[in-house]
Amino acid sequence: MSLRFALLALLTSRPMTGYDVSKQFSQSVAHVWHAPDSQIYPELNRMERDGLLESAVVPWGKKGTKKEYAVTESGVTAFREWMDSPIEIRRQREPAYLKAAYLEWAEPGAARTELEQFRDYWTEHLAMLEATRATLLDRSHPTLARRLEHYDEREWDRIVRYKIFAYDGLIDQARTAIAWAERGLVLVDELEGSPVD
Amino acid sequence: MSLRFALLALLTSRPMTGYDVSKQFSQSVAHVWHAPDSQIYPELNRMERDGLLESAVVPWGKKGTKKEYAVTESGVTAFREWMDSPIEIRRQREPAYLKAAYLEWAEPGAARTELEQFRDYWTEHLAMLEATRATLLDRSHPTLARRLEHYDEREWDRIVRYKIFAYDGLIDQARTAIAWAERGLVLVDELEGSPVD
DNA sequence: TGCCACTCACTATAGAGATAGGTAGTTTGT
DNA sequence: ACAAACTACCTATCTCTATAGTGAGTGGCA
Repeated sequence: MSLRFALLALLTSRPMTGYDVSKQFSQSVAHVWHAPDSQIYPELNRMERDGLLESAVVPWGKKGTKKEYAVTESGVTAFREWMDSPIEIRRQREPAYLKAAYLEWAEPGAARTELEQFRDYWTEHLAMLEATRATLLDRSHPTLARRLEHYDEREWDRIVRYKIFAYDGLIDQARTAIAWAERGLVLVDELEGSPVD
Repeated sequence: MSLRFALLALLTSRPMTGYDVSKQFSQSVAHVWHAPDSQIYPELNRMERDGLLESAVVPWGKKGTKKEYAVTESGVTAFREWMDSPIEIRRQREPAYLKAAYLEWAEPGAARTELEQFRDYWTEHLAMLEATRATLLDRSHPTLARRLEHYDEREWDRIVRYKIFAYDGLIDQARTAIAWAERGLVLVDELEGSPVD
C-alpha cells in the first residue's frame, strides 16, 4: 500500500499528470520506492475513485488532452494519517546476502564477478543519491522548489533537513553495502587463492 | 524466484519434510529471505514436479505419514547455476525512508514513536543476527553442523567463513539502520522542540 | 478420558509487482 | 512531407507475497 502514499507525497508538491508523476518519480521518490508506470496509472485511477485525488482534463495541442491530478482534502488527511501510523516492517529479502551465505557452492571467478557487480551497482546508486542530496541541499531540486512555495520561508530549513536525513540514511546503507562487498572480494581471494597467483 | 534457491540452499544440508523446512527456515535462511509456510509447501511441490527435489513418504506414528524432500542431481546443478549467475538487483522499497523524507507532515510525537519503533525493531533483529552468528562461529548451529558432515574437515573453515561473511553484512546493515534512527531522534528533538521543554 | 500443544500439509484469495505490450497525439528536425 | 522521438495513457498476464484459514494425526499430562 505504500505506493499510494509515495504518490500522495509527490503530488503534495504540485498537481501533475500521470506522465509527470512517472517521470518525476524516477528522480525523487523512486530512490525510496520504485514503481513502473504500469503500476502508477491504475493506482492514480483508484486513488481518484477513492476520493484522495481529483483530476482536471487539460487540453494538450489541438486534439490531445491530459489529466492533471491534484490531492484533495481527504487525500491530505489520508497522507497525514499514514505519516502518523506505525511503519510497516519489510521482511528481509536480499538475494545478495543469500548467495553470500552459500559462496562455497560458487565458482571462485563467478563469486568475484558477482561481488564486483554488486559493489558497482551500489557505487552507481550512491553517486545518484549523493547528486540528488546536493540538489536538495542547495534547493535546486525542482520538486523540492515547488514544494517549498507552499510554506513560509522560516519552515524551509526544517523541510529540507528531513529530506537530507532520509537521503543520508540511504547513503549510509549504500556505503555499508559497498564496504561489505569489498571485504567479500578480499575474502574470496584469501579463501580461493588470488587469480594472480 | 529466489525462494526456490533459498529452499535448495537449506535442503543441501540434509533431507527435510516441509514442516522441518518451514521451522528451520526461521532460524537460518529467513534472516536473508523470509517466507511463510503457505509459500513453502506449494513451492516444494513445484520443485518436485520440476525434478529439483525427490520425496520419500516416511511413516510418522501409527497412521500418520510425512513427506521428506531430498535434493536431486538436477537440483544441485540448478543451485550451482544460480550461484554462478548474476545477482538480481532488488529495487529500493523502504517505507521507513519514504516516511523520513516527509517527516514535516508528521506529528512530532508520532515521528519520535516511529523512529523509536524502527530502532527497536532493528535492535532486536541485530541481537538475533549476532546470536546466530555466534552459533555459526562455534559451529553449534544445527543446520551448519549437518551441512559440514558432507565435507572434509579441511573445508570447514572456508564454509563457515562465508556464512559469517553473510551475517556480518546483515549485522552492518542493522547497525547502520539503528545509528540512522538515533540521529533521526536527535533531529526531531532539535527541529520540533524536545518534549521535555 | 479429555484436553492441549504441537506436528504435518495444504488451500483459498486478494493484492502487489514485474514485464511486455498497445494506441494515439505532439513536437522537432530534415 | 516524413520520420523519429517524445508525451500521454492504458491493458494483459504472470508471478510473487501476505493473510487467513482448514483438517487430521501425535504425544503428554491431569
